[in-house]
Amino acid sequence: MSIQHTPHQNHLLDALPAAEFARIQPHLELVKMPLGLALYESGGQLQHVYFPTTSIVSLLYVMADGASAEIAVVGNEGILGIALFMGGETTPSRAVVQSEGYGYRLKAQLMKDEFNRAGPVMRLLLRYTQALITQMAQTAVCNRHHSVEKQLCRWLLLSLDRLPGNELSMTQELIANMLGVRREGVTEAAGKLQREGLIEYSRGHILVLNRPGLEARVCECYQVVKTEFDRLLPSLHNSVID
Amino acid sequence: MSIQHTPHQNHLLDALPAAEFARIQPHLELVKMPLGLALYESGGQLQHVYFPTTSIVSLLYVMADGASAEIAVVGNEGILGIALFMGGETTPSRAVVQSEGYGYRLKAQLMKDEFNRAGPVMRLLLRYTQALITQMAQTAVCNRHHSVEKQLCRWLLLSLDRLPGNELSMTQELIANMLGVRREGVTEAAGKLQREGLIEYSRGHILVLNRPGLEARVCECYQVVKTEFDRLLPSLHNSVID
DNA sequence: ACTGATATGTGCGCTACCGTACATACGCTT
DNA sequence: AAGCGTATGTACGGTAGCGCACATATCAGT
Repeated sequence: MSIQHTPHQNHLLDALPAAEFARIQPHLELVKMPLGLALYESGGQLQHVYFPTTSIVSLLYVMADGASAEIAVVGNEGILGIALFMGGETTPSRAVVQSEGYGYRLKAQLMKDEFNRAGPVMRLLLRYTQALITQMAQTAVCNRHHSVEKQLCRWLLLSLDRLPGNELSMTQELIANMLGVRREGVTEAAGKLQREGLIEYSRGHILVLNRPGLEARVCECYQVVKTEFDRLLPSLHNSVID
Repeated sequence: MSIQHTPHQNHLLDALPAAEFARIQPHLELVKMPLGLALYESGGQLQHVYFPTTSIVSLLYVMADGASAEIAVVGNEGILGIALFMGGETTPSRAVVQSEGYGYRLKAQLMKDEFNRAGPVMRLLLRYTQALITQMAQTAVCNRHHSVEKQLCRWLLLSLDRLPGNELSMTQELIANMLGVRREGVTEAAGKLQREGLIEYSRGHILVLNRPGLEARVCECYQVVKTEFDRLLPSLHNSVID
């Protein structure tokens, strides 16, 4: 049983008017996105933009001493490589595949050309960028004020929203990297959630058993981000026939 | 001796081509920006965009329990109200005047019309927005990993870069609000910097005595942000004849 | 079944920061 | 010069998260 792939699995692509989609579609290239792949490195030139369908990608800042933190997460609702059309060509962040799967990519020049038509594609991408900005800002605040446990809940829910099903493949070590905390801190927080029956995990597989329970325990940051995505990109809401 | 005001004191306005500037200039309105004024509130409709000249404005997220954190700072290098042209009309952040002074404002609709010409104005604003994104992301990382003292240094330097002279008016209480830490934490860090002769302060006035000393002590976050602003907005560099 | 690699669990001392309470110092007003 | 409001200094116990060390558990391959 092979899984069917279509660009419509990405909500941004799916939200494009027919004419724009028809123009872009021939140039979309399906790519496998294995765990750990860096779609781009800090400061590197962007060759493509990526539209994840079944994968999740983290935007990470890595510091000189190796410490890192995730500033945003991008899945089937978004696009990677916004620096391309924002005019900067590159950015100081890294984009790393956090949950493997597939996505479509588009050559940098084609993306720029489409954007420069200053039509629906541009408007959609800018709205998405604003939603991404909100996510980054809320992450900054969450980093400052909230406990590891709350942040773990936020991270789980944000990831879950971007994947089908209620399972995700991710070791605690990797989650710790994303959150910028110790692995042991994640173990402790995850253990607590498991003891309370909200999640179940073993060796890199996390199953969410009680999503409302997680939502009851997460900080407000999750809801702020979700609400803002829904507000800015309402068209992405009902397109879930994958 | 009255101070002369001109829109060219704002680097974005100054960087506009003559034709664009001529079109916008008649609609610019000089406004005083007193300490504590909220240019816009979380979720509120934006009536104007603001171009600070001698003031500094903080983008703040305030949470349900009152805790807050600054996610970016905007001065004479930038603009407030990017949500307007990004398509969202509003944003979940607050913009609060942190250092009083002046700025110019432009009616929301005029700003949108200019942006929608999809010319130099748009390109400049998008580049600025990308620089702002970098600042927000780096703030998130800094919040996660760096000590209050390092963050204070970063904050002082970023503010100083946006003001003439080497002095700023700001109580430790307010700085604590920006950084999202206790006032006592700021007192301690500032006291240490003062004992080492890097700064001098009393009752809301901070004088930077040894800027290289601060730069030697700040975390990398400051330089990353500054470098990215310089890279994305090089034209703003030499326009310092106020 | 054995081995090695990887993932998770646990304990311990340490530090930065928090919350709180209160003391001191400065500047403005009268 | 006195008085008041605001800004800053200091102290103290409490705690979340860190760095480290090491124990245990699970999976993959031979």
